[in-house]
Amino acid sequence: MDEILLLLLSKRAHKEPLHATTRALAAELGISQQSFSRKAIGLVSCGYIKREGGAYLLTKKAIEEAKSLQKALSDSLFGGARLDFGGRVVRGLGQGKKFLSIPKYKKGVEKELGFSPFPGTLNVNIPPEEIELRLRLKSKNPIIIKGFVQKGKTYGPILAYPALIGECIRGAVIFPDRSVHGLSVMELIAPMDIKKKLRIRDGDSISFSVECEGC
Amino acid sequence: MDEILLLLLSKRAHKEPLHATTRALAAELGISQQSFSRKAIGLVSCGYIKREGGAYLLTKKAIEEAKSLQKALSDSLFGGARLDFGGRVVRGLGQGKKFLSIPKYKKGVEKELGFSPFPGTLNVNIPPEEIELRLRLKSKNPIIIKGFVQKGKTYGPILAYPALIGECIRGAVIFPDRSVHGLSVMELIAPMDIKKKLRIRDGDSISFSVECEGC
DNA sequence: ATTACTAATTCACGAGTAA
DNA sequence: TTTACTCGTGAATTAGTAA
Repeated sequence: MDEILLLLLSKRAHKEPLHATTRALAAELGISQQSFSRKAIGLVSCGYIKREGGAYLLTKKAIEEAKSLQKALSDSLFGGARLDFGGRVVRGLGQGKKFLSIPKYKKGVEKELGFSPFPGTLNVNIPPEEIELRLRLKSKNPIIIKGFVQKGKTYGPILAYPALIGECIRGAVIFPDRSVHGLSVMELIAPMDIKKKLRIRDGDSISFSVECEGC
Repeated sequence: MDEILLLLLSKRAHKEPLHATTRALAAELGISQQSFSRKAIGLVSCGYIKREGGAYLLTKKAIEEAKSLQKALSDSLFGGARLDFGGRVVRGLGQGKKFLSIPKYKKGVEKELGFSPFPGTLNVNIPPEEIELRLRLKSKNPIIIKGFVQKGKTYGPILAYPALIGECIRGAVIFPDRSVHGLSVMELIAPMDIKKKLRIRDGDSISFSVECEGC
């Protein structure tokens, strides 16, 4: 990916024609006006940019290339492997227990996640620097446990991501989002009582990770 | 960002030492073994990579640079301007009306979004190709209208994003996520009855956009 | 085999300048 | 003013080869 293309991209030349002189753009890249001119001509002949009356516009080809670079970078940096979270167990409010006791949700978890959930969620308080990670996780395609209406009451859908908890338990991170928790608390479910299995209590440290295949 | 660094990144040299010969890596980049050798030496002296016994490892410096490039690309390609949605108005379930009638939520909207919401949400069915856009929106920093507990009942937090609806109404997209809607339905709120203001009915087309400043 | 040096060559850069 | 050409210089590349 050429320096010039990145500069034009940052100046939104993929959205609207960018009016600028070769001199000014060259200066921004720290190269001579002559070099910029020559390179720009090359980019035009390669079909990366269009020039119309002193205005620059990126072609579809350039934009596609930028997108694939962006995706490649994201995959290398964040995706592919796994997102690792660490935090401390915090006291739940009994909400998790309540919803996992509702047969329809339980069936949904069994169907979508492949295990029968222990009736209770583990709430983990993650440090502020992992909130970015959390948001990134939520931008991935979730497994959706459908919501429903029962006796006039609405039960919202639950977004879930299979997770490895404490390096050994196969469970899931869930985002019921009827939770009162802010962005710093994440909820985990598993086939068994996580606290018992890992022999931990409120306040203890815990780590978990979410696998992101190709997303 | 150097070609070599991108190649090493794609080979996960930021996670674990990569064993490879200069010849092989050079071939992948379409350059000579000699050029690769020379450039690698340069990258080491610049502090971008480490070489230990024939293995390559990216330094923190290189990883940081890759991250900032990734962010810059994402911002240029997806962020910066605005996310444009288009879809058809669908019948609501009266859920929106209900929750916007709850004083605490109403106060929350007034405080966080700066307008007094009309008691009712506009539900818009977006086409499948915009679901990716929706997920991207949700990965941005939202305005959070706090949840609360009242009379033993839990009212979850609401994530909101200020939006321009039908090119003229300043409202917001909300994600109560206690909604029964799937990922294809988005909910809008505004200071007034959107349907009346825009003179639209269920089934009509509508467009709205969300501004994303620096996020 | 491998990496990296030296030498030959190519090619990219920017000064000068025409249009 | 602007853009883009020519051309001399030097940097980057590859071939050959030593270690």
